Amino acid sequence: MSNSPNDCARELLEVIPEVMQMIRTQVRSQRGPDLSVLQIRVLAFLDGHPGAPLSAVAEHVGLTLPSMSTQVTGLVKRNLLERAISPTDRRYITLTLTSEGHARLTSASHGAQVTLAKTLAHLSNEERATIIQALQLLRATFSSEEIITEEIITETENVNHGRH
Amino acid sequence: MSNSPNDCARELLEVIPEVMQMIRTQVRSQRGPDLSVLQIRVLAFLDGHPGAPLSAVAEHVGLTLPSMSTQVTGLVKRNLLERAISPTDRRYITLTLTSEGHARLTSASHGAQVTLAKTLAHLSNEERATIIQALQLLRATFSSEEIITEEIITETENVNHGRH
DNA sequence: TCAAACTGTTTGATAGACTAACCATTAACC
DNA sequence: GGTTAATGGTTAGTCTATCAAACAGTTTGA
Repeated sequence: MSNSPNDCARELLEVIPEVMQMIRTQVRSQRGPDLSVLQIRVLAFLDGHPGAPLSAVAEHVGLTLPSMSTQVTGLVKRNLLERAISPTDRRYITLTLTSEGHARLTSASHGAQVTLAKTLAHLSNEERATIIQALQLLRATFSSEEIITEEIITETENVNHGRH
Repeated sequence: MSNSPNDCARELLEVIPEVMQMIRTQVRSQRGPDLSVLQIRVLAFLDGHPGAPLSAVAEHVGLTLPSMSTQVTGLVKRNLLERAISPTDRRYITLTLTSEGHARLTSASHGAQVTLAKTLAHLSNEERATIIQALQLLRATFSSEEIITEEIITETENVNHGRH
Protein backbone atom coordinates (compact mmCIF):
# COMPACT_ATOMS: atom_id res chain seq x y z
CA MET A 1 0.00 0.00 0.00
CA SER A 2 2.11 2.86 -1.31
CA ASN A 3 1.61 6.58 -0.89
CA SER A 4 2.98 7.91 -4.15
CA PRO A 5 1.20 10.90 -5.71
CA ASN A 6 -0.34 8.53 -8.21
CA ASP A 7 -1.75 6.18 -5.61
CA CYS A 8 -3.09 9.11 -3.70
CA ALA A 9 -4.71 10.51 -6.84
CA ARG A 10 -6.31 7.18 -7.70
CA GLU A 11 -7.72 6.90 -4.22
CA LEU A 12 -9.10 10.43 -4.41
CA LEU A 13 -10.79 9.77 -7.74
CA GLU A 14 -12.37 6.66 -6.39
CA VAL A 15 -13.52 7.73 -2.95
CA ILE A 16 -14.36 11.43 -3.14
CA PRO A 17 -17.28 10.99 -5.59
CA GLU A 18 -18.78 8.35 -3.34
CA VAL A 19 -18.53 10.55 -0.29
CA MET A 20 -19.88 13.49 -2.25
CA GLN A 21 -22.85 11.44 -3.32
CA MET A 22 -23.51 10.50 0.27
CA ILE A 23 -23.35 14.13 1.33
CA ARG A 24 -25.68 15.15 -1.47
CA THR A 25 -28.35 12.62 -0.55
CA GLN A 26 -28.07 13.52 3.11
CA VAL A 27 -28.44 17.21 2.34
CA ARG A 28 -31.34 16.46 0.02
CA SER A 29 -33.09 14.47 2.71
CA GLN A 30 -33.22 17.56 4.94
CA ARG A 31 -36.72 18.46 3.88
CA GLY A 32 -36.91 21.66 5.83
CA PRO A 33 -34.53 24.16 4.29
CA ASP A 34 -34.60 22.73 0.77
CA LEU A 35 -31.18 23.95 -0.26
CA SER A 36 -28.76 22.26 -2.62
CA VAL A 37 -25.15 21.66 -1.66
CA LEU A 38 -24.17 24.46 -4.01
CA GLN A 39 -26.61 26.87 -2.41
CA ILE A 40 -25.33 25.99 1.03
CA ARG A 41 -21.82 26.71 -0.17
CA VAL A 42 -22.90 30.08 -1.52
CA LEU A 43 -24.66 31.07 1.67
CA ALA A 44 -21.78 29.83 3.81
CA PHE A 45 -19.29 31.83 1.79
CA LEU A 46 -21.38 34.95 2.14
CA ASP A 47 -21.72 34.30 5.83
CA GLY A 48 -17.95 34.56 6.07
CA HIS A 49 -17.56 37.27 3.44
CA PRO A 50 -20.55 39.58 3.73
CA GLY A 51 -20.76 42.05 0.89
CA ALA A 52 -18.64 39.93 -1.42
CA PRO A 53 -19.12 40.71 -5.10
CA LEU A 54 -20.79 38.22 -7.41
CA SER A 55 -17.57 37.33 -9.14
CA ALA A 56 -15.89 36.31 -5.88
CA VAL A 57 -18.72 33.94 -5.03
CA ALA A 58 -18.70 32.54 -8.55
CA GLU A 59 -15.01 31.85 -8.37
CA HIS A 60 -15.27 30.30 -4.94
CA VAL A 61 -17.94 27.77 -5.90
CA GLY A 62 -16.57 27.24 -9.40
CA LEU A 63 -19.41 28.61 -11.50
CA THR A 64 -19.36 30.99 -14.43
CA LEU A 65 -20.69 34.47 -13.91
CA PRO A 66 -23.97 33.84 -15.77
CA SER A 67 -24.70 30.69 -13.80
CA MET A 68 -23.93 32.43 -10.55
CA SER A 69 -26.09 35.36 -11.56
CA THR A 70 -29.18 33.22 -12.13
CA GLN A 71 -28.44 31.22 -9.01
CA VAL A 72 -28.32 34.45 -7.01
CA THR A 73 -31.51 35.67 -8.62
CA GLY A 74 -33.25 32.61 -7.27
CA LEU A 75 -31.85 33.09 -3.79
CA VAL A 76 -32.83 36.77 -3.79
CA LYS A 77 -36.36 35.81 -4.84
CA ARG A 78 -36.49 33.47 -1.85
CA ASN A 79 -35.34 36.29 0.42
CA LEU A 80 -32.20 34.46 1.44
CA LEU A 81 -29.84 37.19 0.36
CA GLU A 82 -29.72 40.76 -0.88
CA ARG A 83 -28.20 42.32 -3.93
CA ALA A 84 -26.74 45.79 -3.50
CA ILE A 85 -24.54 48.06 -5.56
CA SER A 86 -21.13 49.00 -4.30
CA PRO A 87 -21.04 52.81 -3.98
CA THR A 88 -17.33 52.89 -4.67
CA ASP A 89 -17.64 51.07 -7.97
CA ARG A 90 -21.10 50.80 -9.40
CA ARG A 91 -20.16 47.83 -11.57
CA TYR A 92 -19.89 45.62 -8.52
CA ILE A 93 -22.85 43.83 -7.01
CA THR A 94 -22.33 43.11 -3.34
CA LEU A 95 -24.16 40.20 -1.78
CA THR A 96 -25.24 39.84 1.83
CA LEU A 97 -27.23 37.23 3.72
CA THR A 98 -30.63 38.25 5.00
CA SER A 99 -31.52 37.13 8.50
CA GLU A 100 -33.73 34.46 6.95
CA GLY A 101 -30.84 33.37 4.79
CA HIS A 102 -28.66 33.08 7.83
CA ALA A 103 -31.31 31.05 9.65
CA ARG A 104 -31.82 28.69 6.71
CA LEU A 105 -28.10 28.21 6.33
CA THR A 106 -27.48 27.26 9.91
CA SER A 107 -30.53 25.02 9.98
CA ALA A 108 -29.58 23.25 6.76
CA SER A 109 -25.93 22.74 7.51
CA HIS A 110 -26.65 21.81 11.10
CA GLY A 111 -29.16 19.20 9.94
CA ALA A 112 -26.78 17.64 7.48
CA GLN A 113 -24.03 17.80 10.06
CA VAL A 114 -26.02 15.90 12.64
CA THR A 115 -26.91 13.14 10.19
CA LEU A 116 -23.33 12.82 9.03
CA ALA A 117 -22.07 12.89 12.58
CA LYS A 118 -24.18 9.84 13.42
CA THR A 119 -22.34 7.84 10.80
CA LEU A 120 -18.97 9.20 11.88
CA ALA A 121 -19.68 8.31 15.50
CA HIS A 122 -18.86 4.69 14.64
CA LEU A 123 -15.23 5.64 14.14
CA SER A 124 -12.65 6.02 16.88
CA ASN A 125 -11.25 9.33 17.97
CA GLU A 126 -7.98 8.61 16.25
CA GLU A 127 -9.71 7.75 13.01
CA ARG A 128 -11.72 10.95 13.04
CA ALA A 129 -8.55 12.89 13.82
CA THR A 130 -6.90 11.32 10.79
CA ILE A 131 -9.85 12.30 8.60
CA ILE A 132 -9.86 15.87 9.87
CA GLN A 133 -6.14 16.18 9.32
CA ALA A 134 -6.47 14.83 5.78
CA LEU A 135 -9.32 17.20 5.00
CA GLN A 136 -7.32 20.16 6.13
CA LEU A 137 -4.44 19.07 3.95
CA LEU A 138 -6.78 18.72 1.00
CA ARG A 139 -8.33 22.09 1.61
CA ALA A 140 -4.93 23.74 1.74
CA THR A 141 -3.88 21.96 -1.43
CA PHE A 142 -6.98 22.44 -3.51
CA SER A 143 -8.88 25.48 -2.34
CA SER A 144 -8.47 28.45 -4.60
CA GLU A 145 -6.50 31.26 -3.06
CA GLU A 146 -8.42 33.72 -0.92
CA ILE A 147 -10.06 36.50 -2.81
CA ILE A 148 -9.75 40.01 -1.45
CA THR A 149 -13.15 41.58 -1.12
CA GLU A 150 -12.48 44.03 1.67
CA GLU A 151 -11.91 46.99 -0.56
CA ILE A 152 -15.23 46.69 -2.25
CA ILE A 153 -17.46 46.16 0.73
CA THR A 154 -17.57 49.53 2.54
CA GLU A 155 -21.04 50.95 2.62
CA THR A 156 -23.64 49.44 0.33
CA GLU A 157 -27.01 50.70 -0.77
CA ASN A 158 -30.00 48.67 -1.79
CA VAL A 159 -30.76 48.34 -5.43
CA ASN A 160 -34.20 48.06 -6.91
CA HIS A 161 -33.99 45.34 -9.44
CA GLY A 162 -37.20 46.03 -11.30
CA ARG A 163 -37.29 45.43 -15.01
CA HIS A 164 -37.31 48.83 -16.68
CA MET B 1 -9.16 21.68 17.17
CA SER B 2 -11.37 18.84 18.35
CA ASN B 3 -12.20 15.60 16.59
CA SER B 4 -15.76 15.02 17.71
CA PRO B 5 -18.18 13.52 15.18
CA ASN B 6 -19.69 16.95 14.73
CA ASP B 7 -16.42 18.66 13.97
CA CYS B 8 -15.54 15.90 11.57
CA ALA B 9 -18.91 16.25 9.86
CA ARG B 10 -18.55 20.01 9.55
CA GLU B 11 -15.13 19.62 8.01
CA LEU B 12 -16.47 17.04 5.55
CA LEU B 13 -19.31 19.30 4.48
CA GLU B 14 -16.91 22.13 3.92
CA VAL B 15 -14.01 20.45 2.19
CA ILE B 16 -15.43 17.55 0.17
CA PRO B 17 -17.45 19.77 -2.20
CA GLU B 18 -14.36 21.85 -2.92
CA VAL B 19 -12.27 18.81 -3.68
CA MET B 20 -15.07 17.34 -5.76
CA GLN B 21 -15.27 20.53 -7.77
CA MET B 22 -11.56 20.38 -8.39
CA ILE B 23 -11.80 16.78 -9.53
CA ARG B 24 -14.69 17.62 -11.83
CA THR B 25 -12.83 20.43 -13.56
CA GLN B 26 -9.73 18.30 -13.90
CA VAL B 27 -11.71 15.46 -15.42
CA ARG B 28 -13.50 17.87 -17.72
CA SER B 29 -10.21 19.28 -18.93
CA GLN B 30 -9.21 15.85 -20.27
CA ARG B 31 -10.38 16.60 -23.77
CA GLY B 32 -9.64 13.17 -25.16
CA PRO B 33 -12.09 10.72 -23.61
CA ASP B 34 -14.83 13.24 -22.93
CA LEU B 35 -16.41 11.38 -20.03
CA SER B 36 -18.10 12.88 -16.99
CA VAL B 37 -17.18 11.82 -13.49
CA LEU B 38 -20.44 9.92 -13.35
CA GLN B 39 -19.71 8.08 -16.56
CA ILE B 40 -16.26 7.16 -15.34
CA ARG B 41 -17.81 5.77 -12.19
CA VAL B 42 -20.26 3.71 -14.22
CA LEU B 43 -17.58 2.30 -16.48
CA ALA B 44 -15.27 1.62 -13.54
CA PHE B 45 -18.00 -0.23 -11.70
CA LEU B 46 -18.74 -2.36 -14.75
CA ASP B 47 -15.04 -3.00 -15.15
CA GLY B 48 -15.10 -4.60 -11.74
CA HIS B 49 -18.56 -6.13 -12.06
CA PRO B 50 -18.99 -7.21 -15.67
CA GLY B 51 -22.53 -8.26 -16.45
CA ALA B 52 -24.01 -6.31 -13.55
CA PRO B 53 -27.70 -5.50 -13.95
CA LEU B 54 -28.86 -1.95 -14.49
CA SER B 55 -30.29 -1.67 -11.01
CA ALA B 56 -26.96 -2.52 -9.38
CA VAL B 57 -25.17 0.20 -11.31
CA ALA B 58 -27.92 2.67 -10.52
CA GLU B 59 -27.66 1.95 -6.84
CA HIS B 60 -23.89 2.15 -6.86
CA VAL B 61 -23.72 5.58 -8.44
CA GLY B 62 -26.83 6.85 -6.67
CA LEU B 63 -29.16 7.39 -9.61
CA THR B 64 -32.75 6.35 -10.10
CA LEU B 65 -33.52 3.61 -12.58
CA PRO B 66 -34.84 5.98 -15.25
CA SER B 67 -31.79 8.24 -15.06
CA MET B 68 -29.48 5.27 -15.21
CA SER B 69 -31.40 3.86 -18.14
CA THR B 70 -30.97 6.97 -20.26
CA GLN B 71 -27.39 7.31 -19.15
CA VAL B 72 -26.73 3.75 -20.31
CA THR B 73 -28.50 4.38 -23.58
CA GLY B 74 -26.02 7.14 -24.29
CA LEU B 75 -23.03 4.98 -23.43
CA VAL B 76 -24.34 2.14 -25.59
CA LYS B 77 -24.80 4.55 -28.49
CA ARG B 78 -21.16 5.55 -28.07
CA ASN B 79 -20.13 1.88 -28.16
CA LEU B 80 -18.66 2.04 -24.68
CA LEU B 81 -20.78 -0.75 -23.27
CA GLU B 82 -23.24 -3.43 -24.28
CA ARG B 83 -26.72 -4.22 -23.14
CA ALA B 84 -27.67 -7.87 -22.98
CA ILE B 85 -30.52 -9.86 -21.52
CA SER B 86 -29.82 -12.28 -18.74
CA PRO B 87 -30.87 -15.72 -19.99
CA THR B 88 -31.75 -16.84 -16.50
CA ASP B 89 -34.19 -14.01 -15.91
CA ARG B 90 -35.22 -12.04 -18.94
CA ARG B 91 -36.21 -9.03 -16.85
CA TYR B 92 -32.60 -8.28 -16.09
CA ILE B 93 -30.39 -6.25 -18.38
CA THR B 94 -26.77 -7.14 -17.92
CA LEU B 95 -24.16 -4.53 -18.79
CA THR B 96 -20.62 -5.15 -20.00
CA LEU B 97 -17.81 -2.88 -21.14
CA THR B 98 -16.81 -3.07 -24.77
CA SER B 99 -13.11 -3.05 -25.53
CA GLU B 100 -13.48 0.59 -26.56
CA GLY B 101 -15.22 1.34 -23.30
CA HIS B 102 -12.40 -0.26 -21.41
CA ALA B 103 -9.84 1.74 -23.38
CA ARG B 104 -11.65 5.02 -22.81
CA LEU B 105 -12.03 4.31 -19.13
CA THR B 106 -8.37 3.63 -18.54
CA SER B 107 -7.33 6.59 -20.66
CA ALA B 108 -9.72 8.96 -18.90
CA SER B 109 -8.96 7.91 -15.37
CA HIS B 110 -5.26 7.74 -16.06
CA GLY B 111 -5.32 11.25 -17.46
CA ALA B 112 -7.17 12.69 -14.50
CA GLN B 113 -4.91 10.76 -12.18
CA VAL B 114 -1.76 12.23 -13.67
CA THR B 115 -3.09 15.77 -13.39
CA LEU B 116 -4.17 15.27 -9.82
CA ALA B 117 -0.90 13.59 -8.95
CA LYS B 118 0.99 16.70 -10.03
CA THR B 119 -0.83 18.73 -7.42
CA LEU B 120 -0.39 16.05 -4.78
CA ALA B 121 3.33 15.87 -5.46
CA HIS B 122 3.74 19.05 -3.42
CA LEU B 123 2.82 17.16 -0.27
CA SER B 124 5.17 15.06 1.79
CA ASN B 125 5.03 11.29 1.93
CA GLU B 126 3.54 11.41 5.40
CA GLU B 127 0.86 13.84 4.33
CA ARG B 128 -0.15 11.67 1.40
CA ALA B 129 -0.18 8.66 3.67
CA THR B 130 -2.56 10.49 6.00
CA ILE B 131 -4.84 11.34 3.10
CA ILE B 132 -4.87 7.79 1.80
CA GLN B 133 -5.60 6.44 5.23
CA ALA B 134 -8.47 8.89 5.68
CA LEU B 135 -9.92 8.07 2.28
CA GLN B 136 -9.92 4.39 3.08
CA LEU B 137 -11.70 5.09 6.34
CA LEU B 138 -14.27 7.18 4.51
CA ARG B 139 -14.79 4.54 1.88
CA ALA B 140 -15.34 1.88 4.51
CA THR B 141 -17.74 4.13 6.36
CA PHE B 142 -19.75 5.50 3.49
CA SER B 143 -19.64 3.13 0.56
CA SER B 144 -22.85 1.23 0.14
CA GLU B 145 -22.56 -2.44 0.95
CA GLU B 146 -21.48 -4.66 -1.91
CA ILE B 147 -24.24 -5.77 -4.19
CA ILE B 148 -24.34 -9.39 -5.19
CA THR B 149 -24.51 -9.74 -8.93
CA GLU B 150 -22.84 -13.08 -9.35
CA GLU B 151 -26.04 -15.01 -9.59
CA ILE B 152 -27.35 -12.98 -12.48
CA ILE B 153 -24.29 -12.83 -14.63
CA THR B 154 -23.79 -16.34 -16.05
CA GLU B 155 -24.07 -16.40 -19.80
CA THR B 156 -25.48 -13.37 -21.58
CA GLU B 157 -26.78 -12.86 -25.06
CA ASN B 158 -26.88 -9.71 -27.13
CA VAL B 159 -30.11 -7.85 -27.44
CA ASN B 160 -31.14 -5.80 -30.44
CA HIS B 161 -32.48 -2.56 -29.16
CA GLY B 162 -34.18 -1.22 -32.24
CA ARG B 163 -37.22 0.97 -31.85
CA HIS B 164 -40.16 -1.18 -32.96
C1' DT C 1 -54.55 -18.88 -14.83
C1' DC C 2 -54.33 -14.72 -13.28
C1' DA C 3 -52.83 -11.31 -10.00
C1' DA C 4 -48.86 -9.43 -7.72
C1' DA C 5 -44.06 -8.26 -7.73
C1' DC C 6 -40.05 -6.97 -10.18
C1' DT C 7 -36.88 -4.84 -13.91
C1' DG C 8 -36.42 -1.64 -17.02
C1' DT C 9 -38.15 2.07 -20.44
C1' DT C 10 -40.77 6.13 -21.99
C1' DT C 11 -42.55 10.52 -21.09
C1' DG C 12 -43.07 15.09 -19.61
C1' DA C 13 -41.35 18.68 -16.35
C1' DT C 14 -37.80 21.10 -13.92
C1' DA C 15 -33.40 22.58 -12.67
C1' DG C 16 -28.80 23.77 -13.55
C1' DA C 17 -24.92 24.65 -16.45
C1' DC C 18 -22.56 26.79 -20.40
C1' DT C 19 -21.62 30.07 -24.51
C1' DA C 20 -22.58 34.13 -26.95
C1' DA C 21 -24.29 38.56 -27.08
C1' DC C 22 -25.38 42.49 -24.63
C1' DC C 23 -25.61 46.68 -21.17
C1' DA C 24 -23.56 49.67 -17.70
C1' DT C 25 -19.61 51.48 -15.51
C1' DT C 26 -14.87 52.59 -14.96
C1' DA C 27 -10.08 53.16 -16.66
C1' DA C 28 -6.78 54.34 -20.25
C1' DC C 29 -4.95 56.90 -23.65
C1' DC C 30 -4.28 59.93 -27.03
C1' DG D 1 -12.31 65.84 -22.76
C1' DG D 2 -13.82 62.15 -25.66
C1' DT D 3 -13.20 57.87 -27.79
C1' DT D 4 -11.66 53.25 -26.86
C1' DA D 5 -10.70 49.33 -24.05
C1' DA D 6 -11.47 46.61 -19.96
C1' DT D 7 -14.38 45.03 -16.25
C1' DG D 8 -18.66 43.21 -13.81
C1' DG D 9 -23.23 41.42 -14.51
C1' DT D 10 -27.35 40.20 -16.96
C1' DT D 11 -30.17 38.13 -20.72
C1' DA D 12 -31.19 34.75 -24.21
C1' DG D 13 -30.77 30.30 -26.13
C1' DT D 14 -29.36 25.68 -25.77
C1' DC D 15 -28.11 21.35 -23.72
C1' DT D 16 -27.69 17.99 -20.26
C1' DA D 17 -29.31 15.70 -16.21
C1' DT D 18 -32.39 14.48 -12.96
C1' DC D 19 -36.82 13.01 -11.21
C1' DA D 20 -41.65 11.13 -10.73
C1' DA D 21 -45.41 8.94 -13.01
C1' DA D 22 -47.15 5.90 -16.20
C1' DC D 23 -46.19 1.95 -18.91
C1' DA D 24 -44.54 -2.75 -20.79
C1' DG D 25 -42.47 -7.29 -20.46
C1' DT D 26 -41.14 -11.19 -17.25
C1' DT D 27 -41.44 -14.09 -13.44
C1' DT D 28 -43.58 -15.92 -9.24
C1' DG D 29 -46.99 -18.04 -6.75
C1' DA D 30 -51.71 -18.68 -5.06
